[in-house]
Amino acid sequence: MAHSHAGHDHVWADDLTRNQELVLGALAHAEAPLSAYDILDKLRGDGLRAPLQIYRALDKLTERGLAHRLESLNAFVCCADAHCHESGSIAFAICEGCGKVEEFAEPVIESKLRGWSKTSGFVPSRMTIELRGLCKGCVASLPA
Amino acid sequence: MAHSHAGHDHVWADDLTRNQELVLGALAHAEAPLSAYDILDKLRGDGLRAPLQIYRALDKLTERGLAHRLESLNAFVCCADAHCHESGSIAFAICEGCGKVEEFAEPVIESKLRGWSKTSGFVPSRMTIELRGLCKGCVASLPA
DNA sequence: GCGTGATATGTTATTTAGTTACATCCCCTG
DNA sequence: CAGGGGATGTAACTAAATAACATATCACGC
Repeated sequence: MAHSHAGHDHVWADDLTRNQELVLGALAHAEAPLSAYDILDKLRGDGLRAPLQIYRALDKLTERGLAHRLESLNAFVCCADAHCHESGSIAFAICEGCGKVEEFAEPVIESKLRGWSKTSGFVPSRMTIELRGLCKGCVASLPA
Repeated sequence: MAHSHAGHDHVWADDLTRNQELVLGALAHAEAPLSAYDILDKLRGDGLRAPLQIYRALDKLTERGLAHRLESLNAFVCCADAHCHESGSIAFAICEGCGKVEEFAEPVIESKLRGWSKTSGFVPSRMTIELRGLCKGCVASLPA
């Protein structure tokens, strides 16, 4: 089962190294974001031992847009959208109830940010947009 | 109004505790964001010894909008805009050259994010918008 | 095949960031 | 003056990320 995936399929790049594949796999099977140490714990059985092994893989994966880092969580998710790297900036909605993350693109936001950058002479290299709150499901099941 | 200011002075709330004042002061005098441990180092002379003392003060300060946390940096800045807490969400442009941070508000962005939230049933409690890149000055002095 | 440079790996130790747990102190109010 | 809430102080700890160094792997030119 090297490549395909039940349900939602991912862009499995064919040239990932073993460690990168393991890390991406761990993220892909997780319901919620994982910290580097969470990933490490899941992969001890596969022979990974040190944080650095995870961080190195994560660096490559995020570079290529196959995974994303959630800054406000110090954690990582598998990219949910095959085309996200084409659409430039991505936003995340992080549920503080169930921990799940939704990834979405709002082109207008990106263009507004680029607009601000242009007028202030700032040259952006990376954009982070994260919402914290409660997802639909968690709001519904709130303590009445 | 009660706490107004000249020049680049701050909105000094009149009811800060000693530790909160020290921490806010440290941030206010810094050119760039400071980590909690940076702040601690600056305040050892004032009798502060433990990280927790800093974190507690920072919690209160960020709660009140007098300081902001930069998620992508694990660091803090003094709020630059007396009215930022009125305008809801704030965005930051972080220069990777000189380390300085610009704080700006883009109401359209906030409303777009609220729009997305509404349609997806997400109830946001906090929004993080951070740009990384190079400020005007640093771009200008780039290695030709 | 052989050298060589770029990239990926493995391992240990260390630094940086943030929290838990617990005791104390100060002030306000009844 | 009792008792509660908030701020403080201190030590020990967990979590996140990096430094430094040693090997291995692979592609490429010769």
